[in-house]
Amino acid sequence: MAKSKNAKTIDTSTEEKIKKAARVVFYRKGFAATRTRDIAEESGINLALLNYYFRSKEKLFHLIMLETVSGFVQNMTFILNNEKSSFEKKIELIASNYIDFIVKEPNIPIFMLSEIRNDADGLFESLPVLQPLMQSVFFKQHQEYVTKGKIVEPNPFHFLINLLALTVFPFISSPLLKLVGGVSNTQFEMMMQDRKKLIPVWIKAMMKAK
Amino acid sequence: MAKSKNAKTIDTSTEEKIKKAARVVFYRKGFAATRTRDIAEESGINLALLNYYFRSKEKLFHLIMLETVSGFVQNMTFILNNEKSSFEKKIELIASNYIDFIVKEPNIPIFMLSEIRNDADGLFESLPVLQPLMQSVFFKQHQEYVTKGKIVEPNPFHFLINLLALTVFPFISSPLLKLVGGVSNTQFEMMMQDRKKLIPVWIKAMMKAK
DNA sequence: GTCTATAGGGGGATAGAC
DNA sequence: GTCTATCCCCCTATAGAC
Repeated sequence: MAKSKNAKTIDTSTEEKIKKAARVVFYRKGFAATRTRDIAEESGINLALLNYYFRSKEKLFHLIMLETVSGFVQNMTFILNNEKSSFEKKIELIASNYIDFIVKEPNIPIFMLSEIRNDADGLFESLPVLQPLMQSVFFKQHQEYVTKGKIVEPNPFHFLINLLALTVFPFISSPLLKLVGGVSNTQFEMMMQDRKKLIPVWIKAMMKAK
Repeated sequence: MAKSKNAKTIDTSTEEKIKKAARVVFYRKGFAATRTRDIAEESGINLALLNYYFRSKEKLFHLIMLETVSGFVQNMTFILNNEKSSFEKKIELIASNYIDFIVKEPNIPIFMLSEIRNDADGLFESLPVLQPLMQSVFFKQHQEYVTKGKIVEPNPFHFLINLLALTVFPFISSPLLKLVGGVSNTQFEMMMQDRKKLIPVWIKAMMKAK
């Protein structure tokens, strides 16, 4: 871990350039299909420097993955554990924040979900960030709504899956959508903006459906 | 393409054994992370035979992918173009059939969607099977419902995304669900069976939501 | 810290015996 | 058709000069 000196504007150090390039390439191609040469080329640095700073391709990958998952969960737990905001408000914020987040890095979901499936070295099992979800205020509020009869289907996992599915899946399936439906990039982005408002409406309708 | 002789019971030929093993390994690890040695080991055949029958790893992969996509779309187009069945009935059939299909091969969705993202050799662009979707009876019926005011959101892509999201996404996110939520395999399978009935109910509720 | 050159190993593919 | 042995390229990683 090289010390990051005085970060005047943005960190333009070699270390950070490599990480930035690694994110781009790993997100797009996954670990196995990525060559260290790709990362070196993408960042404009020499191949040997990758090993100088990060020891190995695998070490660099683990670092990127850890930071990515952390970023993904970070402001989410903040939303989920807010005692003040209502259940409905949380749904709106989750949809809105996740969509904004993923629009900036559209490849993150498919990247994470495809790397997790063959988690040979048990990287994901040791990730600290994931447990708080189940004891969050959000889930307690969900439970309340179930007992009050405001939500028909009692299984909270169905609810969680549905919320994530409506929010995340469009990005995962966007290549297919563009291929089959001929949807353009700008069309797609506009649709995702629309969904910030649509998803909460849909979810609320689903809650009462039977 | 070796001729498949008289298939008495099930095709137990070497060629078919290799393909079967290739499906297993490709589905689980993706193209780049798969070694031809993995496939040989999985099928119990000699490594050289893979090249004897299929010329190269890439050729074998293309074959598997083509057959996979075809199977995925096959009975679906049949459902979508049935003039007799109602719009609602089609929704039920799609959810039910897709879930049955994916339960048998849970890795197919993440496999397809992660391979399509970096489609370097343009394999997916040349796939014949995908176009009929947009001119199907199903989409015409959707359009009717929009004009009749039975569906609030007019964009058919939102509808398609939502239906696929609720059906397919659970399988893609199942590793995460098992990790974070501690959901067991049997629990998960039961939930997927429940969703055959739940998804049509939810979708109908979403249609009228605003 | 950054470069060039190269070691070292893994993995796809093939030659050739049977 | 099936096997063993082997080729050879590509990719990660490191040695060593600057």
